[in-house]
Amino acid sequence: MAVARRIGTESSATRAQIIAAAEAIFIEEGYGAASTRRVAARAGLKPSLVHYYFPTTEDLLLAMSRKGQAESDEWLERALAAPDPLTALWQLMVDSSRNALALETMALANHREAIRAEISAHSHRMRARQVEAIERVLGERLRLDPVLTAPGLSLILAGIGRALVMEGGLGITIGHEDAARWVRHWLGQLTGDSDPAPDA
Amino acid sequence: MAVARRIGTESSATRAQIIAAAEAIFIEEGYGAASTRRVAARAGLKPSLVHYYFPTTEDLLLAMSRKGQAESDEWLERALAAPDPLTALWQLMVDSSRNALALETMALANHREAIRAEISAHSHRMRARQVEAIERVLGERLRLDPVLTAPGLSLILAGIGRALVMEGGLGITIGHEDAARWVRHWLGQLTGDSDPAPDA
Amino acid sequence: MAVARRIGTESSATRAQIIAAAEAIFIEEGYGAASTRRVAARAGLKPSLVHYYFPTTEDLLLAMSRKGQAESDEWLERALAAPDPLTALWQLMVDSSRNALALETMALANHREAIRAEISAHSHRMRARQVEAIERVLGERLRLDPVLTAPGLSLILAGIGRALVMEGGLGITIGHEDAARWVRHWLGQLTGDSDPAPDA
Amino acid sequence: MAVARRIGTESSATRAQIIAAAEAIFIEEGYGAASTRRVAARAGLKPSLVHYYFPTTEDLLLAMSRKGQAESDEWLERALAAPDPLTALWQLMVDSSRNALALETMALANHREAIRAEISAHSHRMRARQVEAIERVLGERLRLDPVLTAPGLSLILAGIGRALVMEGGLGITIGHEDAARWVRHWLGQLTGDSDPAPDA
DNA sequence: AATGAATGAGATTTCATTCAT
DNA sequence: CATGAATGAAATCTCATTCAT
Repeated sequence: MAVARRIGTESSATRAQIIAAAEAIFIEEGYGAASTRRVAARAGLKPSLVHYYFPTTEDLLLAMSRKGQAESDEWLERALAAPDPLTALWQLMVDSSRNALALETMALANHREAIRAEISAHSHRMRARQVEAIERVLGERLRLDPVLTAPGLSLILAGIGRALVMEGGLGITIGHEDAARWVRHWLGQLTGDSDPAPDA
Repeated sequence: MAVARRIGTESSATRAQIIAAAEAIFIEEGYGAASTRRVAARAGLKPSLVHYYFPTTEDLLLAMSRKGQAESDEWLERALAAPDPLTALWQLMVDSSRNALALETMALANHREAIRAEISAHSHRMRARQVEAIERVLGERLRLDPVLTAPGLSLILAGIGRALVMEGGLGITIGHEDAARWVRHWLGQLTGDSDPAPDA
Repeated sequence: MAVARRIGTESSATRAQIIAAAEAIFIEEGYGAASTRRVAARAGLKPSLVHYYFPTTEDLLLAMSRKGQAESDEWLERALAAPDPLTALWQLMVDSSRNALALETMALANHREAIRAEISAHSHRMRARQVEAIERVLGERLRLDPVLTAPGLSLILAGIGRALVMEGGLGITIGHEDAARWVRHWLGQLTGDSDPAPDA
Repeated sequence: MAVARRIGTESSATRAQIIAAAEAIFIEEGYGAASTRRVAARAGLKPSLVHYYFPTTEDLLLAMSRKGQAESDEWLERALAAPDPLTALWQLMVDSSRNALALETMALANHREAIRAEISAHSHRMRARQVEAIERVLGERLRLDPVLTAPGLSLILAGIGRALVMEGGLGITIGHEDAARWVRHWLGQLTGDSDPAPDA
């Protein structure tokens, strides 16, 4: 339904510039500050030009969210293609630089139906992708575990990782190092690694 | 320091009414929607009356956040006083009704310095309180574990719980039941419960 | 017409406190800032109490203006009673501390009819009082001057004095020292002083 | 530095219309009344349009002040180019229509730092310009005077002129005619005019 | 492809004033 | 004497959006 609304070439440099400005404001000042006016000011463009490319605010927000998703996909693929996919996945999940945008987008999703749908669908796909990879790496071992499943593991890692990033942003640190050590140890056990990487 | 700003008795019914309206809007429409106008409309009051009780928007937000914290504290104490504190704690953490407000407040904290400070301090206290209780219940056993600590366990439960609530709100469910089952099983093992409660 | 409006004893300490606060705000922040709320805050009182003593803002403004007039009268009498009344008068006119309030009151008078009437009447009286004193001191000599009169001299001194203070407040200084020297020299000549005080 | 804030062409008719309305309100009701709402109403425009051209109230006030300065400059140049520059200058200084705006702007300057800076700089320039002209006309004679200088004379005329206008606005007239006569006589003497213009 | 102009809505805040106690 | 509660008006500013060029 949003297809017919797009104006301006998909590949336009100006378009990219606007999205980049929106992203920057999003991360630095929160979703509430991502107004077309502010985005225009940040990009050094006139407000009307922003509306020329993105008729409604939602159009801009969606474009931004999609770009973020594409980047997330790339990062995920790169992690899953690493020699030790599980560790790479965990590192991705505690990467605060990526998480700032993701978190803010999630907050936004709570209030924009269109965004919510996009985020939800994308999260589904990402989890499924992770499940595939985890199955590939740990399939045999998980079959032996009485309760742990690949989807469950994916969610657990995501939850703990996000908590570390979120609380870190708020300046909370109690238990952080302990939890991270426990995860690394646990992942070491799961992969049958008899010599887990020492704590960093 | 913000105390002197308060106008209107702490115990005023109107005051409580305003905070309740703000809370409702907060949960239903997000922190961005909690404007004085909207809060007033929701409470059936005039906007100026809201400003009479809460000179600035931040004053209102802070009052709301503090009320939420007081309630959280009560819930936590009740959980920790239960026969099986760990299970009660876990149930508290996946209670979506409480989490909705907490999550939204957390998002708000990212953009309001005053709120951030409050939330951060409160989270510290809550975690410390949980650590105390966990130590009391699992102290001996944790000493035997090579990596798990009480603070780490507290954070892990919080992270997984919050992920379940947050994703649930977005309509994402993959891995949820699996992760919850794993946590219950894990907690059962930690408490040495040979007969864990069946899945709910 | 304003008589019946006064509430609270004329001599009340609280009353004086309110007027003092209003004066301070007037001088520091200008007449636009002299709202009952701000005055109350400055005096450490509740806004309603200010309204209890001064039912309308104008009542407060009038009281303040009258207090300033009474003080001005005292200063003037003291100056006119000095050994060299003309010099004392001139010093009064370039006294910036008194002028700040007077100037701001004048600005206010432009927009409050009641104040305008008061100020106008008071200025009339003050000029008449000065004229009397000047006549007493310079009567004989002025009769010899082809154009200078006591009222004229009073106004000229007031005008130059006020310009020095006003421009001084804006940071303008060109010609200030020269003009002041000229006035002192002129007054010396007028009083027949063959040995005018050296420039200070 | 404030240049980048301007929105709307410098030459826009609407822009000029807004400034004109602000000026009128300024003169008639004082600087305190020059709110965007009132200005808009006076100009027959919507308040938001005023903000479109002048994002902040200060922007509008500055634009108005600058326009007034440009006009003052023109009047001054015209006066200084007259056959009898001193008399023309004096007439300019007692021109109440021009002075009303200038006075009000001065009052405003006391409370707006940006305006104060502008006014101060402009007054400096105007005084310097007058000094130049006075030097040209009276140079030789002033060299003979023991105390009078061109900057001093400029300030003295400004002070007396402004007092006449200001007090006239308040309805005060004592000494006015006398002072004006004295100034004319004095200027006649200074220019060596043996036949000063009769009183108007 | 871009932009200046315009507008209605709404947000935040301050204000003077009234009233009941 | 004093105060808490309430209210309508207004001020400043931001916003998304539309339209004509």
